[in-house]
Amino acid sequence: MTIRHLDHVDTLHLPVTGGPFDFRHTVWKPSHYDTGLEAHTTDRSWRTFRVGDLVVGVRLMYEQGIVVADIYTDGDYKPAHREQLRTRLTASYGFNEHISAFTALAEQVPAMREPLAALAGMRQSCPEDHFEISVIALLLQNMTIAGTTRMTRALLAHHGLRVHFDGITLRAWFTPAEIAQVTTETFKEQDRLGYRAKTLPHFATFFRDHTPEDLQGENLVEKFQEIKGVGPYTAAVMASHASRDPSVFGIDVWNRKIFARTILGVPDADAEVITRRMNELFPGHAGTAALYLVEHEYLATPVAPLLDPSGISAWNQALEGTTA
DNA sequence: AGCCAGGTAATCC
DNA sequence: GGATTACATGGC
Repeated sequence: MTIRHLDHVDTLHLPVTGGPFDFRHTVWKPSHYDTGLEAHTTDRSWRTFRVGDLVVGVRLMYEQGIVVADIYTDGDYKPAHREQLRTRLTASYGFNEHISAFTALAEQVPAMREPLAALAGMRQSCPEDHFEISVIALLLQNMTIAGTTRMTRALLAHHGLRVHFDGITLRAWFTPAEIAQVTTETFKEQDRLGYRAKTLPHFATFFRDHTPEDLQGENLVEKFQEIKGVGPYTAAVMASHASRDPSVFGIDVWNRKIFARTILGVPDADAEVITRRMNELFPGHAGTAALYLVEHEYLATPVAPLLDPSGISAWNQALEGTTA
């Protein structure tokens, strides 16, 4: 597959409001697996976006209360795109979200002392749109991180894009319309998605036929669960990440044990017990609390560590190499 | 060789 | 209803 070269077309200055801000842990999450869609060093971050008909590369840096976003594309960049990107980036990383209500609750909870000390000012991050985060959640179902990473790589290699900008090579998502005609057989035999191959075509048609404007409705999560293969976990990931509901978090066998240990002081517990306790301790902000607990757990040994600047050429070669 | 993983739905009593 | 089991796949 060819690599598209994106040119610098704009620079956005995005003010950060809502209290303390931790740039590094907002744009890079220690618990997130490597998708090839983004790369991070200690002080900068590269990420791809699909915005309407455009393929966009973004480099983020932070100085004195302002996130500086350099925009790269090979398409016809219009003023409307600038506003779309300003809105998308601000929302994706919560640059304008107030976190003091959560912090006030967390300061009362001993288990949150260390997470707060290490991560205060971190915001939820979800550069993925509703469709993209749903695909991630689908690939996480009943699967190891190694398996999820493999399936993500296969899907993006076979159906996504590769771009190069500002010295970095990254993958970019496919759109719902672009994979709506891909068959279950292809997802199964070529991309090795297992039983998830049956669900992905439904995601593609759902989001192809429901524009982002339609999805403002508050019953999106409920409606999405009507798709066979979407249960409480996948819907909650979409709600807590793409819809940025701070009260919601998806429970799985992995984070369940983290919450049981840190909040309840036991090795494991029922999801209902954990949810009840989290809502007691952090009413309205259990999702944010869950984010801090999980990211703190992975801070010392990140799933996908920060890149040393000298490692970028090796990163680029890995993506530009022998992939199909 | 199994076992099981950052779930879900179908099937059973 | 709540408990049990099949579902696909491949890493360990």
